Amino acid sequence: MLQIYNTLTRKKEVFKPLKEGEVSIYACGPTVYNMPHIGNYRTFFMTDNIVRTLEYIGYRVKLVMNITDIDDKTIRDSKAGGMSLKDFTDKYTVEFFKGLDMLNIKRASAYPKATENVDGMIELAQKLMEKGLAYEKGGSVYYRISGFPDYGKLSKINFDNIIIGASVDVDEYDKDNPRDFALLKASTLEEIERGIYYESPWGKIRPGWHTECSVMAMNSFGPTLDIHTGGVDLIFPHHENEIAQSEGATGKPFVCNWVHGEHLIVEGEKMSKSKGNIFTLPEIVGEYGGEVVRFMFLSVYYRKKLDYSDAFAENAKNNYLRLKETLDNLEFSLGGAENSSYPGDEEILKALPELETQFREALESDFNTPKAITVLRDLSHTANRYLEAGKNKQVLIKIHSLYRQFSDVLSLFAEAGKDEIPEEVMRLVEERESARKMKEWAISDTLREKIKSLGYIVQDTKEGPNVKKAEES
RNA sequence: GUCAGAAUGGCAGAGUGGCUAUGCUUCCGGCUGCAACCCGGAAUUAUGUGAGUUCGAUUCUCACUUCUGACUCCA
Repeated sequence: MLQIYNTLTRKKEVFKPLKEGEVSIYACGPTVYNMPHIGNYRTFFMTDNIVRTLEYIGYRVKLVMNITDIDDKTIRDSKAGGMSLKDFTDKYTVEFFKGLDMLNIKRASAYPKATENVDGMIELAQKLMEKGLAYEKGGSVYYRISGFPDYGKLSKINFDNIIIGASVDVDEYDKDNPRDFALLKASTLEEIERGIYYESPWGKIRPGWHTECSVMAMNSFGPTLDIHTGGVDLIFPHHENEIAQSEGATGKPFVCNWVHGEHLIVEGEKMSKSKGNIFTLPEIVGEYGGEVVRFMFLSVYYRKKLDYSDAFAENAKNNYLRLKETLDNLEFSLGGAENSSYPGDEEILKALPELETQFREALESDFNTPKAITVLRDLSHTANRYLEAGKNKQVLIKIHSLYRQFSDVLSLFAEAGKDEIPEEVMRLVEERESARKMKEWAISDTLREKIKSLGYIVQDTKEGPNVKKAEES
C-alpha cells in the first residue's frame, strides 16, 4: 500500500490514482538560463525515483516536465550573452539533458516548452477574465487573488502577517493588490525590438512565470492530475498560484498529491553565488561518477535536507562501492556455480521473499530510499555469507536476480560484473596464475602491481582470479 | 519581523512510549603465500537545551537555542 506525504494536508496519505493502474505526474522543470547545480538535480532525481517506484509497484506512469525557456532571467541573460533567446535557451536545454543522462534519469513522456504554449496561456487568461478572476492593466494581465478564497491553502500562509513592503514589485507594476500576480506581462520596448513578444487581445505580451505550468499540466492531463512535484521553494508562490489559476478556471481540484523535495545545502549553508559554494553536476559527477551521486541522493530521505560535503561524498562512495562489490562477486560466482546443494540453501530461499517485501514496503512508505538501501545492505550481507559457504547455482541465480531487481529500481550498478578486461590484462593474469602455482610469490606480486598499473585489480578466490576495473579515487 | 520545517554516535542515517537499527570509519580475530574481497567480534560520552505529561520519553506537549527555507528570482 503506497503512502505519499501530501503538502496540501501535511500528512502521509494512502495513494489512489484517478485512473486505475495509471498515474499522471507533472514536474516543475528547469529554467534554462545557466548550468543547473546538483541541488536542482536532487529534485529531478526525486521525481525519477517516484516514477521508478510507481512502475515497480505496477503502475503505468506518464510524466510531463516543463522547460521554462522564457522569463525574466532568460531574457536578461541571453541579452548579456549577446545571443537570441532561442539560441541561449537551447544551449542550456542541451546541458540540462546531459545532466539527466549522467544520473541515468529516465526521460519523461514529454518536455513541453513555455514558448510553445503561449496560445494556451492567453486562453487561460481569457477564461479567468470572463470569470472575473483576472484584469488587465497597462497591457499586462493580472490574477485577482481576492476572487479566489482558497488562496493560501497549499502554503498555509496567513497573509495578514506578511510584510508586503519587502516586495519591490509594489510600484513596479500597477496592480490592484500587491499580491496579485501577472498571468501575462506587457512586452517592453526592448523585448519587442528583440522579437520576444506574442500578440494577444491586450497587445504584445509575454507569459508570466506561473501560467505555463497550469496550461501544460492541464493540456497533458486534463483539469486534475495525480501528482505534482517540485522543490520546497516552489510551494509559495509558484504552486499556490498554479492552484489559483487552474482551479479558478476549471472549478475542479488541480492536483491530488503535492510532493516537494527538500533542498541540498553545502556544509550547512545554502548554495549561493556570493558564498561561492555552488557545485554543478558535471563537477561532482566528474569526481565521483553518476551512480555515486545517485547513491548520495538515495541515502537521504527526500523530505530532509541533504548536507553536501567532501566527507559526505566520500562516505557515500564507500557505501556504494561495498554494495557494488557484492553484485560483482555474485556475477563472478555464477560462473563457477554447481548444482550440488549446501546447508543453508533453504534458509536463504526463505529469506529472499522477506527481503523483497521489506524493500517494497520501504519504498511504499513515502519513497523511503534510505530504508530501502538498508534492505539492500541486508541482502548484500546475506549474499556474502552465502558465498562463504555455498555455491548452489539455483540459489545464486535467485539471490542475483533479487539483487538486480533492487538495484534496477534504484538504478544502481548498471556496470556491475560487466567490466571488459583487455587481452593484455588477461594474459598477465594467466601468467600470474602460473607463477602462483609455482609459488613464485615475488613474480606473482610484481605481476599484480603491473596489472594494477593498467587499472585493474585481481582478487584471488577459490574459483580462480576475479579481475575487475579498479575504482578511480 | 511573520510563517513553515528540522536537530540522533567521528560520518551518514532509519526507526521506536520500555534493549535503538544498518553502513562507512577505527581496532582485534578469521580466511589468504601476501593482498584484496568477505566473514566474526569490539569500540566511540549518540537522540540540541530546559521543563511538562508518564511507572517510564530519543519518540508525545510546551518553551528556548541553533540551522534551513518561504514572505523577493530560486530545485
